[in-house]
Amino acid sequence: MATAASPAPASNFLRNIIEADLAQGKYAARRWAGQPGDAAVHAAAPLDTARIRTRFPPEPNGYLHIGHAKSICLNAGLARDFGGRFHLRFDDTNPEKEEAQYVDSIIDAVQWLGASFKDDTESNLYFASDYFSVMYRAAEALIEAGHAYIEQQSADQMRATRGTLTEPGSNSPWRERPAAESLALFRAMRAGEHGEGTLILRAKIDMASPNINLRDPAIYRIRKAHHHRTADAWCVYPMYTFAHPIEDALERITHSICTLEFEDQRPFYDWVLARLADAGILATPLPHQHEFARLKLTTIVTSKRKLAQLVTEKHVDGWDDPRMPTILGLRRRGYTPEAIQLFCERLGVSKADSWIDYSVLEAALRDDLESKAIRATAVLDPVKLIIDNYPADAGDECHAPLHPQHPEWGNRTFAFARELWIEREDFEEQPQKGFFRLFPGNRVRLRYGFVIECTGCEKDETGRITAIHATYFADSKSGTPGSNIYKVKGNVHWVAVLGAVSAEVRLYDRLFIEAQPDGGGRDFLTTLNPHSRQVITAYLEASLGQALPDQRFQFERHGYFVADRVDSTPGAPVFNRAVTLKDAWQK
RNA sequence: UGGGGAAUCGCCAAGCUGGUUAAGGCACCGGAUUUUGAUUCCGGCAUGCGAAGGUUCGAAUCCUUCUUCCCCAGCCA
Repeated sequence: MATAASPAPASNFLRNIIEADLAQGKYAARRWAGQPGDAAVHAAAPLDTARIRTRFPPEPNGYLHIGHAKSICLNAGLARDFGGRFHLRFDDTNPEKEEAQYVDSIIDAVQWLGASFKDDTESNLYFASDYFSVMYRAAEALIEAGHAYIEQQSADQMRATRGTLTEPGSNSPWRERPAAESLALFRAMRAGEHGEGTLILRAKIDMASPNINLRDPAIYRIRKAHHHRTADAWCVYPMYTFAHPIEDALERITHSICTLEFEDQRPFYDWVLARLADAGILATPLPHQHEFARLKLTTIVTSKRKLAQLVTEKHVDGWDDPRMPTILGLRRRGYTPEAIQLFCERLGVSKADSWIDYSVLEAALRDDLESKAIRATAVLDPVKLIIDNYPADAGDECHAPLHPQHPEWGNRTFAFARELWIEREDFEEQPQKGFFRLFPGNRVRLRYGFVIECTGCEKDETGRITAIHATYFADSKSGTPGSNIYKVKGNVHWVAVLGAVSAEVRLYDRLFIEAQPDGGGRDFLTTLNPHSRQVITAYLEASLGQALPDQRFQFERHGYFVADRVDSTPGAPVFNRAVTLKDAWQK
């Protein structure tokens, strides 16, 4: 991920915890069998060469978005910086919501982001569903030890007896059922002898706990659904709260990092772990859960429901629409993994709720692409410029660097001619204050070409400018001796009419106009930006016609553009504007 | 009105076992360089750390009270 040249990461509470844990040797005796497993599997294994283990545990029920990227970069970055390993684990414990199609997409996104879950010796890609047998055995152990029982009240009855935030709940009439009876019922559940919702396994903790999550939470339910990986092998599935600590322990995760809303769940996480370690099922030392504040970015929505609504109601073209905050969308928009990593590093991590302005993401992209993207010329909103004193049958070859800071990258070549396309906004017949581009009587340099002086313009009957006239100075050609005696403030890009490549360019902007599209209880669709996508045909310098899909450029004076990875065809690229250049000249 | 968390510059965020002028980044404002009004480079940017008291030679850091915001009552994750 990060290069050797990157600065030392800022201190944060998670790094402090890890440093303290490492200093105390908290995980020093941790053994690792080279694969996930229970206590017996790891017992005889060698000490883990990974100093820590972290994980990113998505449920395969949708596409990843920028919020997930924060968690991925955090977990992978911590593992990388502390000599640890990073696991990608699918938390597929609910067959009704998960689909195989999302698995590949998520793996692809994580890899693209540069979070490596494999190295020379290990490939840490796991599925919670592979642990179902251990989880089932763990549940039986809990029942045998008197820590769990089979409930046969309905979900509604359970809700009614759970109490409220301020009142304690009351014990279930089945709470003192003998362990042997619960065990028999649990096995019958597993054998498919009971219907969904009729029976459920509950942990026996404390119905009066001020922490509602400890009021005998459900841990195993009946679901007669087809699972995308285990098919119909199971009809009982563990709940997240029970499954997650086990998954972490089997994989020998040291620091299980999740978002703030799971804070109240931590006592149960530890409760499960402690009892299963006592039962000899899970190896020690046990993992620990730590929580951080999730990313909240302005002008986007990240809820699965809302994202899906944008797609199904066709407000965008799909999950990979360049305006979507999905990894797929950002990637197609032209974002680089490094830009997203940089963004995440700049964010830092803490437990304080906060909103990040979308411009911070955009700035990270600019900062990454500035040194990487080769330069090119594109006239987005063309108007013809005629050099009246330049012969119609003449031509000059002009040269420009591929990158101003990297002369070793070489040059590009393009032709100068009498008729050129320039940007409509680079001419003002009546210049406003401070404008130093083209206006009658003013001189500017045609970038990497000649200095010209504007002589006037032509207009149609509606007053719209149809052509601009100028004269050029033959001794001002860029790169020739003496050409620098012309001192001009304005510098305008251009493309010769003859030989210009025309191509579709999509100018993207924010999808929503409000910082918090779904804030204040309003319908987020009412804040959709009607101008979030503008499709134009632009004139490009000839070499751009050969742009490859996913290739990124800086269109000088405009911004960063990428050849669309979906719609570009050989010899006919389509460009997406990833982000504009910073513009200190605001009208 | 139960429990769990969080409050430091416009936005993030260090510092929080009390002790030089409260890190850093982003943004912003100056100035220099510049054939991108870009980049780069210099410089500026919290007598102040949610509020009020208190302890102390000394407090963002300790104590007390208060305020505001977030999360929890799925057989979701």
